[in-house]
Amino acid sequence: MKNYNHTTYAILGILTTECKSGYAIKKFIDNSLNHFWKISYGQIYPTLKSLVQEGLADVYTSSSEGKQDKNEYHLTEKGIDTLKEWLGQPVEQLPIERNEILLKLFFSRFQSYDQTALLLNQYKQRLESRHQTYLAIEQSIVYHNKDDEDAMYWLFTLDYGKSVTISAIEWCKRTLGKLQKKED
Amino acid sequence: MKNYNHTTYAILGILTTECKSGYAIKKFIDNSLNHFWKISYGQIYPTLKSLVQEGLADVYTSSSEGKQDKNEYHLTEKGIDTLKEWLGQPVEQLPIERNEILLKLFFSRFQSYDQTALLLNQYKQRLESRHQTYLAIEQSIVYHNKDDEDAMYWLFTLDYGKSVTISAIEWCKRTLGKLQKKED
DNA sequence: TGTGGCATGTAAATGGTTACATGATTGA
DNA sequence: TCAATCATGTAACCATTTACATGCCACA
Repeated sequence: MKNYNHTTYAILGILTTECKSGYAIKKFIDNSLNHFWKISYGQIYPTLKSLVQEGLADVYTSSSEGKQDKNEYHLTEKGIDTLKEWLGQPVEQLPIERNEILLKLFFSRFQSYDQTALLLNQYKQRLESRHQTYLAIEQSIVYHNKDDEDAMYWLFTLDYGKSVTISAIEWCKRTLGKLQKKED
Repeated sequence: MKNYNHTTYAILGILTTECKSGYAIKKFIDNSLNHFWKISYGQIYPTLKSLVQEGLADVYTSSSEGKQDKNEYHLTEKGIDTLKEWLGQPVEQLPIERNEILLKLFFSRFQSYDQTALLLNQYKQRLESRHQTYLAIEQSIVYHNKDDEDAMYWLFTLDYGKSVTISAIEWCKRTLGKLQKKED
């Protein structure tokens, strides 16, 4: 079976939900996948086109006179099979996330302790606000999708985000403490 | 002051260590920055060239007759200033790490519990081996660079890697447990 | 004599973002 | 009537990887 890129699989997956248009897909990503995946329109529309070309989806265009075109994409059998096949494949390798704060910290002997502490504090604040966002999303999933088959898996990914974020916040605090000690 | 891309700053930073050639830079990245940054030769050599063009570094080429060229790059005053200036700037936004396992998990209702559990277990193993690698690097830093000014900051970034990895491993275990419960 | 590490580089392809362009619909 | 949101799309640009090309040197 042919291999596609990650963006293609992400969109195949989203098309299994009630989101069927490029615009809806973008919304869905921004609302639900935002903590571990993002895609721009510049990828979405071309990818949707290629899905149709590859026979992974059909498109239904509602072009009433005068009105704007709206495209609805629906997975074909082949599309579903392709998605399932990808889901079954093991994850090749751990992502090496490029982390700007770590890169800066790595070379921070060229900075004052104060400056470095400021950097870490700003970072910590962002992590905290991200954590708040996760909590809010979690509430909304629990509230709206109690019976949803998907909900369990969505909560799993959120749980990951929460745990890792908390762990990073703890690291910030710890590291700030060590810097403080050095300063004395 | 002009803005450069992250790769440029990473290389500026590495040029402050004893690594002065494209080859040495690549080694350094693979050994020390590997858990949060990686760069290929396809970026390194062109970037080094552009550093010289921009006046951020000087290049000294040892081209003895018959022998192969070896290039040594040294930061200029302007290069150091540019690096310091970047270090002082706050990190714009948290990285959204694209995480393939989370993407798969998100759509895992199309998979059997067994398949999903297998996926998570494989992932957990990779995390565990990564954690082992971190411990080994830590040992080697502590052993070789006890007095090094840089060592503290290097250990900070490693500590981040270790914490976040452990947190992810815990999440794997927890999530596997929840799946197990569902299966009963 | 051949293998692995040292050493430098480029071209093509891929992946992705940003900025732009266009226009309809909805509700205040 | 104005602003926000709905809706689709493209072109240029930027970043990055991969595959390729070359050749030295040390040492077994």
